[in-house]
Amino acid sequence: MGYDFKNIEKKWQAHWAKNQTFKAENHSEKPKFYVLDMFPYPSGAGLHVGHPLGYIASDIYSRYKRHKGFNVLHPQGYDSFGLPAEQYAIQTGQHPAKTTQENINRYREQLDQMGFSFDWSREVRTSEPDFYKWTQWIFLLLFDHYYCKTTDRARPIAHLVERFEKEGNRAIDAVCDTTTPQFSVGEWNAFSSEKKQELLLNYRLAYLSESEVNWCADLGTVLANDEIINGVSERGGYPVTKKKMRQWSMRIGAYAERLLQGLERIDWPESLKEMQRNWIGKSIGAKVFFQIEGHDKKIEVFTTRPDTIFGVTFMTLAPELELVQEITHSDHKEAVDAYIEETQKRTQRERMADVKNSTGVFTGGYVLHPFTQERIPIWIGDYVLADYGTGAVMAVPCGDQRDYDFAKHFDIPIKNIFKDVSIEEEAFTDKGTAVIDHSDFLTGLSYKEAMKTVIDQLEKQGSGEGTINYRLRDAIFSRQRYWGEPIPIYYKNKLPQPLELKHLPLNLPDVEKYLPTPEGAPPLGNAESWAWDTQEEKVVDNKLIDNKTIFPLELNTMPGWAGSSWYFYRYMDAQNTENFVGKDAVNYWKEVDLYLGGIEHATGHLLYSRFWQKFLFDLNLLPVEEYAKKLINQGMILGTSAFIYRKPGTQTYISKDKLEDVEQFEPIRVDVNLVNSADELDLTGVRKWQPQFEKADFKLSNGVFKVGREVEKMSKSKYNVVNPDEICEQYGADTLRMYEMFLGPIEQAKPWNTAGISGVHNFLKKYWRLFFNDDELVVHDQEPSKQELKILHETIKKITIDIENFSFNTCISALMICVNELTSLKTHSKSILSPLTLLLSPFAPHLASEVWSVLGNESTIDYVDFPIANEAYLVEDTKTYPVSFNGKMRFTLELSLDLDNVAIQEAVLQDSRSAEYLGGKTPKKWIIVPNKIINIVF
RNA sequence: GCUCGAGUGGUGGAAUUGGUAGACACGUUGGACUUAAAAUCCAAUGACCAUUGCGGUCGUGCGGGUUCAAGUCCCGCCUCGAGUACCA
Repeated sequence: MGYDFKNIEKKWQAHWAKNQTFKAENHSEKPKFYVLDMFPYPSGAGLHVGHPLGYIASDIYSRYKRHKGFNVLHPQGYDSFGLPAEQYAIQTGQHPAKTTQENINRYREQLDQMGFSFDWSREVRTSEPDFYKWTQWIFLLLFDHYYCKTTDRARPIAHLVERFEKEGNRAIDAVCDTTTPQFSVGEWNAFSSEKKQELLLNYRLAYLSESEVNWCADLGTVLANDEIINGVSERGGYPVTKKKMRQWSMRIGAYAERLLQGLERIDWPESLKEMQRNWIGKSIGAKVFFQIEGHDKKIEVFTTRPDTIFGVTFMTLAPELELVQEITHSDHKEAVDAYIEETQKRTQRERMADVKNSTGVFTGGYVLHPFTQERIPIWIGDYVLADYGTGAVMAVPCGDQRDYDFAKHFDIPIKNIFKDVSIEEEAFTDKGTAVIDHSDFLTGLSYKEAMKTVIDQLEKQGSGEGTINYRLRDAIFSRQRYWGEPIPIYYKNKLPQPLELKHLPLNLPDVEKYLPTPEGAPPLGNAESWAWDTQEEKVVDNKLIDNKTIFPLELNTMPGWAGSSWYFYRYMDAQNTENFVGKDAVNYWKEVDLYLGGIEHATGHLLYSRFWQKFLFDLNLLPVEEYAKKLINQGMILGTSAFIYRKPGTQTYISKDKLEDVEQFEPIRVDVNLVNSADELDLTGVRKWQPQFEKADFKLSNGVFKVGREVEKMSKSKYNVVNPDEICEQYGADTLRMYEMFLGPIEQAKPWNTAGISGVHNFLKKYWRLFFNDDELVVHDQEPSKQELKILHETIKKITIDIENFSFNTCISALMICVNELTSLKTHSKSILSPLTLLLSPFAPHLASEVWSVLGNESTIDYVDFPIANEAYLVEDTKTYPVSFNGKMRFTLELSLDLDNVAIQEAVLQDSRSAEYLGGKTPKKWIIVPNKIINIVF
């Protein structure tokens, strides 16, 4: 019979479910520990072997922490709003809620069969009204707050209005749109209420504005910067163009500095922090104002090199700037307009593709140099981005390669302001060695000195100031989608009006069609009941809209990252109907102690959630400013795709090992499940799999057909998905869990490959045989030998250290060594096997639970204290000590100890090279003071 | 281009952070048990030379350096991976 994993696993999973073994309490004498997984999007393909990697790791740690006496919160839920369900709905007409529910059921089944210790009583789903009620509420809070730079925190918009009424906006240091006009108290009070509302949008943290957005026509929606990879949409790879639209945005830029500073305080992978730092992109420089000739306006530029200001020979504006129209001379208008039109047509990808070619036109306008009053021509060019800095640059061709290329291309003069440097071939960009020349009061200064001097001078004459700029852009928050959180806003005279908390949730309405309306409005435009009755305070039929008491509701929905930006707090108090999370619960759990998830969320979810955290912290709704103390990125498990090679234009396929020139053949993917571990294709299977192969001619080699292999991301469309189900069926969940951990370090990406799974499975069988010989229990109560105790305690020590370091692969090696040694010693002593079973418990919980109960323990293993290594058992008969000699060198000695007397019997110099250094002499006597040799006598 | 990370047997990967490189596992080879297979167990397994014995030489991407001692530290390259990309 042996190790019957099927029955064991079924039995314990049922036990845990029935007894709610892993239900966490919000009050406990024990110290708390919160282990969080990034919750999955329930896709139609089900879980593949890559998903559980992080879940297994977090589960091991959670179980370990329970054994260590912590009150562990380890919840799970679903990020259940999203694009695939909606696209499926468009194709089939099925309501996304239905397919989402089906997918969740399947996910749950798969998760359950792996024996995770989740507290399912706290499950959350972002698409449930009970949950998105609070997402909508947070949106309303963001709408109702602005960022005060003086106190460096978010404050109520009402407070801002109060100040406007007293002092206008000149002296108020608040984060706002760059286009915000200045107004006095009198002006403010004289504004109409509409005008006031319009102006306040410039300050709100969730705001509506006309802005350039990334429009993806194929998906029919706008995308955030992090949803675009290499100029095409992350999902589907469709082209993206710039388009002006009135959209909701989040003023994340207000938190740029705090998001940057906060990274110093959290234990997250350095590479991830670096990505966030780059994404935030802090640069220190100066604003400089250039007076436009014959105009009362000034052009404001941002530069990181104000020290090169005397090298300016032209100005370049982004073509999208409104100012361009004002400064363009009539005789250049035609060329300018043509150029603007052309750039707008180009997709982001096309623009990126020809970075090398400078394009642009002269506007006919000039600005005046702030120090020399020289006339400087104004150009426009699409190498200048409208949404970075001020959308205008002072071009210094001698000190910036792009300006240099532009100047060369259009034959604009280049002024050299660097001492002893040639700029014949390229610009000189090295700040470190630069000495400024031909620059009036800056001549002879280094970069550092010149920076300070010029900024002082600019500030003195009011034509500029030192400033800091961030690359981080405000995040577009509107999506033209159906399957997302409705934005709780209605429109009165085209101005957004918030609903109130008591009106939430604003439920997602039913629609006939999930596509945009014929007029191009988002899918919610298809809803019949989507108007707000301000008297009745409820959603009513669109037909009733009179714009007096009944108004249209917002048609856009929120992006995928809305719900995931705060879900981890909901787990603390998932049932709370009064609050997004109860005060007691949040004060008890405080923050996530360990967060596990993929690095792909570095500049998306993991940045947005930190932003919301800081905002909610400012409002005293949350106790900490960073929500995840420690974060680990598990590496992706990759698929190994299989290819067969077709002779072009035929139905003839050639076995891989007979191919002479792979280039001559078309590679075609086949399902990896039809290929065995020797890369041989199951021909009968493949003929049945797809009709195109039914009558195909397969040219074998030595009686078999070999496929080619390539490692890539695991995905349904690449036919390389391996489901955990079959592995569980064949080897059991414990084997799967241990094998995934045994593959290598968790942070590392690796291709899936079942070749070594038998090793782990054999280990579990071997473990079983320590307890059973056939079906007879062979465990006895005899005292263990010194040797057995030593093996056990070495293993305890190693496992404890390695679990704490998340080095689970080496834990498993240690367990294997231990079991091998105990097997060869024929150990069946209960006092060895009991603690050993505890060590195994986090990794193979089913098997550990089973043998634990077989040993006659009343309680289950889950909360039993983890064993502690006893140093007394670790004294070795030979021990290696590092020692110092002459206070300078280090070498190692091996000492033989008599265990009973703890006396040194013999010492052997271990390293021959060290012996050589000692003159080839063998020491006669070692003088030893507490484990350290301090003198050697020859 | 810039930023970060990684290169160790046939394979996945260890190496107490400067101290016997290759733990553990897969694979391969040989053996035991068996009518046979499966399962299990034992042995060998970095390369080369020697193998009648001991053993010896070379080995952590490449080239230098520091050190009694380098996979580990320093300098210069090469290759691969990830992120980002006209950021002024």
